[in-house]
Amino acid sequence: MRYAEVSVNSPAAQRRTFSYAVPPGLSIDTGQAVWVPFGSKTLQGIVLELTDYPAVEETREIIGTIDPHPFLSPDQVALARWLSDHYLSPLFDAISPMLPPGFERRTITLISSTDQEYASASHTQPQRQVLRLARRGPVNLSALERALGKKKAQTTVTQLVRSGLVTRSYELEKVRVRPKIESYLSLNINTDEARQEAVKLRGQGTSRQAALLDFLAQQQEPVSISQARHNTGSSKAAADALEKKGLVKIQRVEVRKQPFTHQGITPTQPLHLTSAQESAFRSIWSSLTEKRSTSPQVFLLHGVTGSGKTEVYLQALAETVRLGKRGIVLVPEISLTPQTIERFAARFPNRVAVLHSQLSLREQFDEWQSISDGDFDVIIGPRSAVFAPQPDLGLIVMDEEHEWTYKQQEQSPRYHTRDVAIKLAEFTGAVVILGSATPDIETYYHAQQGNYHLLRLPERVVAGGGPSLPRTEVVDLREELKRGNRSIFSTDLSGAIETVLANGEQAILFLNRRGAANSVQCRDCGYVLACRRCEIPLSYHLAEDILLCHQCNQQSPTPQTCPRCESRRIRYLGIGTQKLEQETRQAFPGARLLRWDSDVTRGKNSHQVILDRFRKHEADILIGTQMVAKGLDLPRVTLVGVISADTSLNLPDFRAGERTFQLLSQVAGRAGRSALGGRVIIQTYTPKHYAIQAAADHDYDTLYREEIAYRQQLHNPPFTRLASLIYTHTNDAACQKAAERMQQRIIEERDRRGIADLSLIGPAPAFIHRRRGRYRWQLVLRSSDPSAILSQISIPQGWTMDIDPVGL
DNA sequence: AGCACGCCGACT
DNA sequence: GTCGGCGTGCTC
Repeated sequence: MRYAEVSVNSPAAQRRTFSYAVPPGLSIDTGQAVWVPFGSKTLQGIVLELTDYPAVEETREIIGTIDPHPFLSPDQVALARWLSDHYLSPLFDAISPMLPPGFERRTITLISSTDQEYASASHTQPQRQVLRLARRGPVNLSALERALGKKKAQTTVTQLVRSGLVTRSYELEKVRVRPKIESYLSLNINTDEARQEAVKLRGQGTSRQAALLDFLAQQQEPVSISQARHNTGSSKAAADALEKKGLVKIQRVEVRKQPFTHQGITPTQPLHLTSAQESAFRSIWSSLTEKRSTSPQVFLLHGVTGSGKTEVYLQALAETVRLGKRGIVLVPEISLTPQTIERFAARFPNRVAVLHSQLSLREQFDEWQSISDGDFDVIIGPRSAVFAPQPDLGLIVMDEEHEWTYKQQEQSPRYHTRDVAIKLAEFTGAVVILGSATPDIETYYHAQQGNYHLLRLPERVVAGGGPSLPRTEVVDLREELKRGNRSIFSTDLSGAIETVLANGEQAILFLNRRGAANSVQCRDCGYVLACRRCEIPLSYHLAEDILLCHQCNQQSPTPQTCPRCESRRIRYLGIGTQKLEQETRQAFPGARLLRWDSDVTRGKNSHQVILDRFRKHEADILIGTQMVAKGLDLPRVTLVGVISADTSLNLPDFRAGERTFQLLSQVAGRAGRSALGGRVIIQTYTPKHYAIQAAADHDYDTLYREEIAYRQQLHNPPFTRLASLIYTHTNDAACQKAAERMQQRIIEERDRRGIADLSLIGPAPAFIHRRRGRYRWQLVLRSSDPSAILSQISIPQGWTMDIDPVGL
């Protein structure tokens, strides 16, 4: 007898597998999806291992397979196990991003009334309501939950089940997407015979069939039923009738929607490499051709903006393909990197798949199938693309590796794409290239330690031999104030804008905050308007004239009077991009402005639309949040103004300095991408801060030295590892209690196991103390291996764990 | 998530 | 003494 260790799609399964017997005659592979009995339900499961001995004595049998082919490769099975162990996520959550889109189906609970006619006065109001609904036919439990409230519905149903008046039954949610099959028609006889048959059929009065036969006689290739219907008005019935008579053949073919079109993209040839590019490429090349080694081969490609990192990726990928392998290219955000994607598509015509969440489920499903069939040499996508079923993986490229979007935070598994990519490379023998102009401090540390190979591209590759890096000036806003300039533009910045406008060039103004004002205060009593559910100050949004909570997105009207003292004197503090736009319009009345932030990019192609308009010079000044910092090539931009560099610097996070440096460097990189040259002006109240100085000097090494010294001194990563534990509850006191209990539990475990290098910070109210009406308390654990100790502790409901968090 | 088991209070 | 409320543990 064979047994299977199965990861079951149930919240109860957590991080365990369950042993099932493989019924005789059923052939099963690891990675395959199966139906299994679990409690009183039938659930989806993924086979992770086949064994001769089950982990428990009593086993039940696998019901059957869901799909004939395994969904996960053995390497992906290993990766899923690692994800679950490392990030302490339920095993099925770790598998889920690797499955075909739309595969997962939740169970629906149906409540049916038993035959007994009975609704006595002894029943409570909700009981009678449930009985009344159930008598008309089975009711979905979630519908009852909507009607009665979740708790109430559940207890009522349990009571009624116990007294035998209703029963529960389970069904799976209906299949959301399945392969699309199209029937193709072709003649089973030659064209002359077909014409004769058509005449005969017309004589018999079956004109539809005749028309179809005539149409097919004119075709060189099989035509789809829908096309035939469109051209002849004939139906599927006519086709079926002709098939029965043996006159036509019907082939059933799976059709796939290919959302990414290579149309309009001109194929390109490899560019000539500079000597720095050449030597980077050679190092990667030797790893690609090398026999698989035991440790993963990771390269950090550190190259300033415009130094030609992409060309190195492209040639490394071409080499990978030449060696019979395939690649995955990870980018921080698809919608912000259309130019990068085009470059890949142009180098690998019709061999590139682009994945992103804006594809429909059908498109995502079809892409997954095609990738799995090995239809593409290169997959480009955001963090989840690391889980694409790309066969024969030889190279993983991770562009802008320092970007925080690579860390999944909202839902489990809370993984970091970089760590997943490296782990996957370890299992598959693939090579990893991490690329950045401003590498993550931790990545750079690993490169310094020799864990990764460091490759440098120190020079900008500029067509036409322009200047190497833009001139950067730091303006001290305190000095401006002393001189009586209270406007948001320093003298230098407004002078520079005037020059740009006079020369017919373009400028970018960067401000890391949207809206108009970031708080609204009463001048008389000092009251600050705050979100009732999150307790943070509300931001004022000018265009809609509303107050918006930037945390929960809740809108409220702008009050005419103070809600506390009814004073009419209300003032708006701080500035956001909307206010900046207004101020710019007043200061430079002749300039054409364009704003780019998440408030104006709600639609599907809105990013592209704004960018295209700016590139066509329909505007002189682009105003925006960090979006303007992304990898855009805008040759006419000769000035970048940073309105305030302090916004990100003052965040309570040990990575604030690093983050500020990255942002400033990226924004600065938008200036002077052509022979016109460029200038960057950074306004700040803290001009001496090392992060701002280093950014102004384009000096990564100094930033790294400062940062790594602080990290070592304060025992922060990469010298330790962190885990954030957040407890959420509607009651603040209950929340604090739970956090204190957990603290005790962890200390107990630490002392029991004699672990020395573990420290706890908190419990303390989380940085976002209240969100959507729920309080949050946080505990931060610092140790060399936080998952090891936390995996030994049972974590009660209500806790969210984040291993290696990127923001605290 | 849902079901069994087991322990306490309101009632026969 | 019994019924039924809900807190705790298990699902291969």
